[in-house]
Amino acid sequence: MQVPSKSTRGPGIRDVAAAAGVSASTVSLVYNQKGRVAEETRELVKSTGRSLGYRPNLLGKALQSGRSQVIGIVVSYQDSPVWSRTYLPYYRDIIAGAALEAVEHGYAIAAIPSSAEGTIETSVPLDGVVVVDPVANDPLIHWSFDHYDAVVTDGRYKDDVHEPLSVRADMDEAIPQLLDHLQTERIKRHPDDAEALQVALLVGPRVDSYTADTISAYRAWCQAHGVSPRVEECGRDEDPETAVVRLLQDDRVQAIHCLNETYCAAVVAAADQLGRRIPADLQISVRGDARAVNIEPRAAYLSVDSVQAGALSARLLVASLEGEAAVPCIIPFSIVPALDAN
Amino acid sequence: MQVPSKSTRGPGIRDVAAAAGVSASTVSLVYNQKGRVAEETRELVKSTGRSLGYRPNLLGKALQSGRSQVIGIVVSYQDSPVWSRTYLPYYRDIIAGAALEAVEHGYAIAAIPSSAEGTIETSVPLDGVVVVDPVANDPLIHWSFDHYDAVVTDGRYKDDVHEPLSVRADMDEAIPQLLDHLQTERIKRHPDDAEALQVALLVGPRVDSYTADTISAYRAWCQAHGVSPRVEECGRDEDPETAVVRLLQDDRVQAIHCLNETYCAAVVAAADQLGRRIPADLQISVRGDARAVNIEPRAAYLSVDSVQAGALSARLLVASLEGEAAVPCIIPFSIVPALDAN
DNA sequence: TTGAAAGCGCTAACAG
DNA sequence: CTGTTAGCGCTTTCAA
Repeated sequence: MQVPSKSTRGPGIRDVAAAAGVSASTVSLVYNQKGRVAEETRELVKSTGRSLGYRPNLLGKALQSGRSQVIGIVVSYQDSPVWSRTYLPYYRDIIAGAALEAVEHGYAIAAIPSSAEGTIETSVPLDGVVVVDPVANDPLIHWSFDHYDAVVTDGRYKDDVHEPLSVRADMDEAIPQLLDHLQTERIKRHPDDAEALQVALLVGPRVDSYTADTISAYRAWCQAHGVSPRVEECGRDEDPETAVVRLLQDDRVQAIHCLNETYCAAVVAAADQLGRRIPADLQISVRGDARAVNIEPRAAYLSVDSVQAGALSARLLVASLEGEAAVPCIIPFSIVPALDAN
Repeated sequence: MQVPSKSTRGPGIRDVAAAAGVSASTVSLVYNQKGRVAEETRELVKSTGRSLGYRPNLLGKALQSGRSQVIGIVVSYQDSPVWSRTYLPYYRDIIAGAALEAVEHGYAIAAIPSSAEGTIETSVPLDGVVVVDPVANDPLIHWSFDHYDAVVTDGRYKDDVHEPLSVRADMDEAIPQLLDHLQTERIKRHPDDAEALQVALLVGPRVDSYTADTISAYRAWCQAHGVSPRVEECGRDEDPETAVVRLLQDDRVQAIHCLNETYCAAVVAAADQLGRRIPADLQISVRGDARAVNIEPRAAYLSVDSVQAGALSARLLVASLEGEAAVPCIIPFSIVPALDAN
């Protein structure tokens, strides 16, 4: 019949009702401030509740309302060294930011590794999800819209059917600013050389919205400055350094922007090995968190606050779950110059 | 009667049962691999389930089992500048580590700010809690044991009634190692000076187990080396620098160990102002994460991995919820020497 | 203003 | 092997 699960302890709503000589529904009304209960009864119920040590069981409430008060933060998961060096710290920030924001609104978060098939497997009931860094036409997004009341993306997303609310760093703004900065630095160093900066991009195999936005902003900048773009892709199982070497064979390349810190480390290593001085011979920039883990001082940083991105994503998701108005957010970035060792 | 909550969509277990011409319990058995169902029926149920797009509602399951699959990470919360500079990053690591570990076991986490009254307010149903850095005889611990099936602490805890499983850094091991290191460094710098190192401790007003353990290990070391201990406490609303100045008035003090990075920054600032050179005149050490945010290169670090502490705490809590055997954990530390600018 | 009854979606005990 | 029955603890019409 009844399973006296260990956690099913303490009195229930009917115990309080019985003790106070009222009905369960009255008790419910009292504990939910849903008005119309005589002051007298309210007091009676509350005091018996207190003396019995009654606390509403949130699971019952959850079943009734259909809401678990838990949101999922869906991140792509791969068990590779590049992944754990590059993305894990980034996801950590997002998750922690989301958790701290969620609690302000009465929500919990579940970190969810997305499965390769574009579905979400979880044993935790979820009210909605934040999909981090979706790819173009992501099956995960379709699946999420099919299964949850609310979907938000961290990173721009749009396809023929869905356009979820999203939080994003504005690469159309950031990339030109960064590249202009690199160019200015170069001119300081080579005042005679008036040519536009030959900058290449080092990207990974996964074309999420962040990568796509970066590439398009980069191409636009190149076009505007009359230089030919060079986007080097590091294959999924390729050692980043071999991709870098490929790039450095072209000795016109004066600067490289890396999409993540692992690539930046590879560029530094390869450059050191080939005797190219940084930043004198070769400028490097990277997107990352300039305030964090083992930063590379010789690289310029396009620094974004991932904790804040997580917090804003959670905020947006909660707002749509609660039926509040919400608008897409842009998260701020800053450009941190390289430290010249000279 | 029925509230067609937005999230109550999709077919339920009885819809599948009806469509397949079986009973609800059979469907339940099929979806929970609880054996004893004819292969034939199983197939039938699964296929009708699939065609109806049935997915088990985890909230129902949760109510039935009395488990929400959510664990709380309880951190003390204060809205002060010291707090957000010192503890917030630390809590972030713990929370993220816990979230990533929890998901491996089918749990979500809720970050919970502990209320001043030693209770836990939350609108999320919790199966158990991790209490981070409890103080001696913490009312929060009593409350937690009263209200949850499982309690784990991050930081040693024991009182007359409760001794929860806990994760802790072993200060009895770490502190002597650190102080020996500082002493060795000093001797390198002052070979003539054979006296034992006069080291002071700079602690905060909140005596959590980490603070208590540090102090007692420190006193033990002092006793063993025949120096008199000096523990300086920075008051709750006091500017850390004034506490430091108090300490530095005693010019026998040759080294200071700080319990957190905010205090370390204060020591550095005060020392610079008083013209005491670091580490030549004054050695500084601090507990923190040597791989992270704006580290102070002139200080030696007692570096602990908070992400791992969070993960282990979650692991322990899950184990006790699942009735698995679990033993207290010690998290590793490392000592990172100061960089001497000379 | 309050109570009775129905039911959220699922699982478990017990028959058959 | 499968169906019946009885809840898990709560909220919410609807009637009194």
